[in-house]
Amino acid sequence: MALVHTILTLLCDHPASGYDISKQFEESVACYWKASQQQIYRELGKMEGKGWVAFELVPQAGKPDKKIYAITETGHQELLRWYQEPTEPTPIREDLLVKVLGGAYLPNPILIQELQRRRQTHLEQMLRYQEREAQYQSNPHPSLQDRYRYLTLRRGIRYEQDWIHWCDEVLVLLKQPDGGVQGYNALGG
Amino acid sequence: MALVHTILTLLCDHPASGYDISKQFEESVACYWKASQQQIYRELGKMEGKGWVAFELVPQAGKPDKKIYAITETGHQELLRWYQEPTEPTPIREDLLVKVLGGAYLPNPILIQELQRRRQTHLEQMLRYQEREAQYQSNPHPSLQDRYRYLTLRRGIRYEQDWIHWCDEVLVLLKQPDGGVQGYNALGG
DNA sequence: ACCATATACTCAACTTATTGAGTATGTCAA
DNA sequence: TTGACATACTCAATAAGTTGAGTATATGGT
Repeated sequence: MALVHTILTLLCDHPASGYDISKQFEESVACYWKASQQQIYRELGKMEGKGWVAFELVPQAGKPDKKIYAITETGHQELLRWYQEPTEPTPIREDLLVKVLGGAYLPNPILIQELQRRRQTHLEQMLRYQEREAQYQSNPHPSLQDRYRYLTLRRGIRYEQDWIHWCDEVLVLLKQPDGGVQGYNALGG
Repeated sequence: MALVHTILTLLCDHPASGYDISKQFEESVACYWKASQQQIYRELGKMEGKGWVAFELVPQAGKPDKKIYAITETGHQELLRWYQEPTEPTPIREDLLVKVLGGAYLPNPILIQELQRRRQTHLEQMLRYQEREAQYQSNPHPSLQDRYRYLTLRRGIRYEQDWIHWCDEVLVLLKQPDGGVQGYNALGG
């Protein structure tokens, strides 16, 4: 499971609390790894048990104590081991495609609406990513870490663009009265 | 969870055994929904409990009896209900991107090798999909179901192409001695 | 004063997915 | 004849992910 290894990779850059890591997931990792705060806290606990990370308690005024985690030597070893393992593509599970598969059994306007909504979602996500891209490109001397992070951002941008293009392709066919894909037969009424 | 609804959608076309459904997943659904045989059997059991499918036992010589499942009226209702629910994009979890993120901490040749391997994997998958595309296009009168299935295939083809393009983009940068992304510092040795 | 949002972490129940074994047999090729 | 692969299904353990609540306080806006 790569969640552990994603966390370890982030900790290579600098020590961080579970909360910090969760923030990093939201703002830059989300385009290729999604994890909830709960998951991150749970994994950090397990990783600490294995000696891959160690934490320092930082007392805070008013708030619960911070646990600042750092990667250990054992953690580095585990990470390097994992980096050298071959990686397989992640199996995909995409609800929208199931709806397209069932296109013959659902009202056409609903499918079109769904595709338009999705196109919009991906467009917005792409614009957010492109802002980050512009930010990166405005920095004349990005760090090595930033340069690699940028490559993952490129993946995110392409992914969103690709969805938009596919949605457009399908919408053209669905809206075509002839020759395209038509013929919804209402089920059970 | 869309596994149930994917199975229901497949059963709309014609009744099938768990084994048949599993085959269909492998040969045409895999590009957007991956499920193991065990999962399919388990879900069919639960779906039967809810009255969404019903099976007929077909005795076989030598082999275990086949359970031929068909979608029920209740199943159709459930499917239509689900079709009308809005769909959110699936969160992505992609190991390879985690490795790219950690590019500064892993030996460059390993990362390059992984990317080349992945490019190859996606190329092969794309070629398989394109065969199916050619097959579809050679049929002058595809069924409505086939036409929708083709739209999902288009998603698969685009997805693979997009991966190939990204791999190429990244490989160019990684192989560039200057100006690109270099500078692996060996960890712990 | 009140509400939303942010910080920072914990616990528990639940669903979903993975892995591996087990039961039984038929076909095809080396 | 041995082994690989296909048919056809079941059971069980574990891993991973989701959902929701709970503890505590600070800040900023209406």
